Amino acid sequence: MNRAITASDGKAPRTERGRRTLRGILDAAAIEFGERGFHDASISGITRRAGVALGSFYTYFDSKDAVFRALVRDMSDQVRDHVAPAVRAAPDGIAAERAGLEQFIGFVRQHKEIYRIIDESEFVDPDSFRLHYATTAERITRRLAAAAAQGDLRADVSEVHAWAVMGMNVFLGLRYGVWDDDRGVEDVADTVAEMLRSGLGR
Amino acid sequence: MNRAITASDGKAPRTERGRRTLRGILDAAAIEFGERGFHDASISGITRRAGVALGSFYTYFDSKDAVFRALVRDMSDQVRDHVAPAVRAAPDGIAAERAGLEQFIGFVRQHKEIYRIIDESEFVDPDSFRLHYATTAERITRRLAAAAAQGDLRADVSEVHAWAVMGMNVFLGLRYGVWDDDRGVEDVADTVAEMLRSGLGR
Amino acid sequence: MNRAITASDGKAPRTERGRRTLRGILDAAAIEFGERGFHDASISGITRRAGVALGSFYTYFDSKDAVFRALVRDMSDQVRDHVAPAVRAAPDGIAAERAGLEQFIGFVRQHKEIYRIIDESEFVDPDSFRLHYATTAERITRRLAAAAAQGDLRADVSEVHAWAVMGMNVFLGLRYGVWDDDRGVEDVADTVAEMLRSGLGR
Amino acid sequence: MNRAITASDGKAPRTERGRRTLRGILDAAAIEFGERGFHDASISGITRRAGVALGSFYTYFDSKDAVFRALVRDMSDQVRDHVAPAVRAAPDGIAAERAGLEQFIGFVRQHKEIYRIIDESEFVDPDSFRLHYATTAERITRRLAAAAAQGDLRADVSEVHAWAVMGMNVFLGLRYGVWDDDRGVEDVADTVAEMLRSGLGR
DNA sequence: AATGAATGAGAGTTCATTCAT
DNA sequence: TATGAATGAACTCTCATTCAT
Repeated sequence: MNRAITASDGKAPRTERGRRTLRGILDAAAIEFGERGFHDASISGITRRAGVALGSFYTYFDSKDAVFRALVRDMSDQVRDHVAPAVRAAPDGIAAERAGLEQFIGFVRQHKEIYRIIDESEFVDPDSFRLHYATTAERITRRLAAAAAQGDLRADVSEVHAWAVMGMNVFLGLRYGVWDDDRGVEDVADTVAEMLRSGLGR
Repeated sequence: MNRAITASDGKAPRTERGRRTLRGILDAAAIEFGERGFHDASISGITRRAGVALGSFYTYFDSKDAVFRALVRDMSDQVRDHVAPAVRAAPDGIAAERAGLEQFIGFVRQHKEIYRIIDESEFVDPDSFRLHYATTAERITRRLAAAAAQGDLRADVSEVHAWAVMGMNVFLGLRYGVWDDDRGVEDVADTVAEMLRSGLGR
Repeated sequence: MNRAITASDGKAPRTERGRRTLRGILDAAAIEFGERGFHDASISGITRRAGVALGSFYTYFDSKDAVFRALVRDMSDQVRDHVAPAVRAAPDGIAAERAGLEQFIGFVRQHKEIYRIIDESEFVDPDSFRLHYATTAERITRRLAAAAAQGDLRADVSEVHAWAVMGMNVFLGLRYGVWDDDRGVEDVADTVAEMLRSGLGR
Repeated sequence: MNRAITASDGKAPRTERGRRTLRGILDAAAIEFGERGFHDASISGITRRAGVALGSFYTYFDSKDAVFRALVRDMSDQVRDHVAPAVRAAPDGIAAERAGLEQFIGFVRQHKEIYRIIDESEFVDPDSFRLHYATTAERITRRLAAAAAQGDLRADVSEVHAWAVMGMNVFLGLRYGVWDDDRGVEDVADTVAEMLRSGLGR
């Protein structure tokens, strides 16, 4: 669950002090990228926040792209880990998706920078972007398939449904997690769960 | 329907020659931004493609941001106009959403640069980004409400449903429109329509 | 004879002003590289000397390496052009080599930066270095062969002799042209001519 | 004849372990400088090759320039020592020069990095460069004078001849030792010896 | 003696924007 | 309106050298 701290090229710090510095740089990077976006962010901004010299950055990362990549990976893992327990604990397939959305919105409210980081990767490092969403979609696909096998959901659930669910979650997270807190998370989650259960038809 | 061609500050070219140059710059910009993304795109790349001198760019636009903004607006309008007729012609609420998705995926297959432009605006000009999605969500909200009033859909449809639908569309467009053409548009649209009609429950 | 002024990629200036600027940058580069050597030379040093803005450099050259390359080529052509007339005018083969050396030392006394530029290319851009010396050696080889055909020189002159002659010239130029002016050029040239004529044997 | 291993400031290591480390660093430096040239070479490259920590370098040398200087000195001594015996054993003056060239080309074929090191010193540490060539020229001058006194060579041999001979050797070494092995060393040496004996005249 | 993290000056390069013609 | 040269701020990355352990 606790991701090993890794820099570029497996440059793993050999001393305790090194480990602390690396962690500090990563945290500072999350803030810098989150606040200013990839292109307006600067390495010197990161090291200033981290309280280390400019050059120290390059002791741990090969380039600006490299930290960003590490960060996308880090955030991607973090959401997954944050959402997983509640999903696993859910009594049935619909409840699992409801829990997934609820946890997700809750997470983005705590980490509003996540969109700035994961979504911007589409433009900075498309591979990371694709990897994140492809992996997430697969996870949802498996989840739906298992629920269908369980008899919780219709038998024909597919990748298309998974992408639909993921798309809903991402946009609802943006609207009700990042943009505005005006609507209760539970409320949103209930609404969606009901829609998933029986559709929009009358 | 056909937007007047406008540059920054509503600088509308007075001569025919000016109009041609402006159109050329805008088209070139769409290609340049689509291929390289906002930050890697360059004004000189745009003018080179347009076949005009670098300085001529500034006769029509105040800045790089300005063209980008104009382009986001342009693409936003284009999708809307491309999707609208089929939606209007649909016999009922579910069919309308089905048509919307179908048309949308069809559109992005023709204009794969749209994500590079509209989605990147989140990082370049957040106002344009918000405007595009807020406007789109409102349109869908109105559509759903009308269908509910018509008796086509459940009575409690809301903004939440609209964002859910929009999110689905955007991600399915990305997956089956931009990334891969491996699945028929009709197939995807049917699957989603069925899900919207009666949910995922058994 | 008069080399066309060329920048990188055939970026030929279109206006008269552009031509002046390019010439100014090249001249400044010769001074900067000559005084400080390739690595200690800086682009900003060049533009400062040329009296133009830093960025203007990149209007004409793609990189620091590129100017250097252009300069090596330029100097190489200059020596050749400076030496040629006297060589051509010489009455016989030995006299031609004598004239070549004399002119060469004279030239390096006027352009002491030439070693700093051509010889440093061995480390900066080996291709330019090789090209310069391979071309020069070929020229000497042809010269010797023609003189042999003429009956001026022994019949078996070869590439080996050409390289030997070139090496002598280069080192004598360094010693009596760049390092010290303590010995008359004619004196040196006479000594070498006599040695070439009849060797060191008694 | 075998130079004591010395670092900067005559810092001679006290322990056996220290001596091994120093030797390792010097050898690694020869390879690093030979392969990448002075400026592209890096201290970390040297220590990596030597298998010691970065900081250890500074236990033995004060700076990058210092190792380089030590190396130039080292190589200069090595050529001298490699060439000397055959020269001394030669029966007469021409034969001595022939032997010198032959040995020199042989040496550079084994140590192609020598040009990268000695010649680059012109740009890195001009004093070392001058010292090397001035010393070598003096040695040749003495050799020629002795041979003249012996009656082997013409009586008027001078410093000019010595520089001419040195220049030939250096360039023939570059051409037939470093660039290409296409011509036999003996062949080249014979050709030059014959030229030295009786010149190029008919 | 040895280690390896930390430092920070310095340089090359990019490119949006301005301006003289 | 069009042209293209000129500008210079800004940024990433390198690496010799220092220092605490």
